[in-house]
Amino acid sequence: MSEKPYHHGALEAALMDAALDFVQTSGIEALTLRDLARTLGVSPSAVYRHFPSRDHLVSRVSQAARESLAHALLEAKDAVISNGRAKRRSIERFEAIGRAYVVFATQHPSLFAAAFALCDVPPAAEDNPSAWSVLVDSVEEMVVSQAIPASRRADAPIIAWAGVHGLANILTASIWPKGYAFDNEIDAVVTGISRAIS
Amino acid sequence: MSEKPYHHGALEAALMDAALDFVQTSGIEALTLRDLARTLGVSPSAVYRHFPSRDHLVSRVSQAARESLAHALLEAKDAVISNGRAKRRSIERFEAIGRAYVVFATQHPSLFAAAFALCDVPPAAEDNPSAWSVLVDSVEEMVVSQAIPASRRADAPIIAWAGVHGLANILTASIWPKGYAFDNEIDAVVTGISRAIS
DNA sequence: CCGAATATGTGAACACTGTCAACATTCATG
DNA sequence: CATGAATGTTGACAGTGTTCACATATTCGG
Repeated sequence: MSEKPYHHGALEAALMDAALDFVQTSGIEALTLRDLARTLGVSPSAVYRHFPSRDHLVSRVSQAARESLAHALLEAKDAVISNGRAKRRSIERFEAIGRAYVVFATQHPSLFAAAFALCDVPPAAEDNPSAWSVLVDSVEEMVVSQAIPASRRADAPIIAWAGVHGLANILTASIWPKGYAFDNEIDAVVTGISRAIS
Repeated sequence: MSEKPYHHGALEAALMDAALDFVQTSGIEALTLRDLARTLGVSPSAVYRHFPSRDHLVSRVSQAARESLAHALLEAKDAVISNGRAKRRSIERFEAIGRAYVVFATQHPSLFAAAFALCDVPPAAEDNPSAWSVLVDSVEEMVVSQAIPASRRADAPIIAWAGVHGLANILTASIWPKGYAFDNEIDAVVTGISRAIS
């Protein structure tokens, strides 16, 4: 039993772990079934007992990345300590979410890219929780506390998402225009979003 | 001379054209050197007389896509007819650029994705013109016409780019959250950006 | 407790890819 | 016209996703 059992025992979980590790360092398009099998000491075809195809595995990794992002947003929101009243507090929590979105992307660029990499396989189940729902809840909190008018309830989430998602993509895709060094992009965009939805 | 000359004559241009065609219908990650060579009736290795590697070809396609986007923005800006004075006119031109950015992405999703696909080969020369410079110029026009305060000159372009780039990505990456059908996203985001930089 | 059904892993193949080296042909220029 | 440079071909190599037949372990009904 010590050397090499014929059956791995928990290949599916091990595959997911190894895949996530690999994606974080090398990016999702460099992910290879054979590499994965090699690092786990398993034959390439063994993967097919747990995932119908590479795309399905990638899809699962992508979903895990999205959930990881959503958790980071929740943590950032809950970490806000505010002495102000509900109105001010709801804004601070909202802005913390926006900052966390971009920070997550810059700290885990490959994971962020994987989260929104389009693959042919639709996600099995809706993410729980999703970054979108975190955002929507936060906007609702601002509406309730009268930090923003109720008339903005509908388009505030998409405005906010577009802003942070765009900045995150720009910062991680290395498409920053040269000659425009600028170290406060996150503050600029997050406060800009706050103005846009006020 | 009618059947098949040994030399193609203009292989490089033909490769670029065919590659752009292919990318627009099938996406850049599906682009294959051998497919390309096959459709042009040429051997796979012939490609290497004009591009050092697949990545270099992809990089050129990406650059062409960015320039195509920039031209679309310029056209949209110049198509604005406004009876108002400079102040109002500059805002309308700015918003036309923003709308055109998202419209380009939704009308040519594969091309838009290719434009910002990160590849290991750095672009040979800076794009001319670039979407970024179009945006910066438009912001400057608004500052001059006093449509927005000069204090926003620095961060207005990044706020605007983040907004439209984010919405474009969201709309083309098929990651729209279900249950949130919403047909005025473009207006919502573009006018939101205008509020953010005012 | 045993045998069969099922789950899981292996090995060898297939078609496909990017890339390269050696060779063939045409073009251009002295 | 000859010779070198430019351009295209052939055949190979390693690597990939995927499949099929087979091997082994686990589980479960009798």
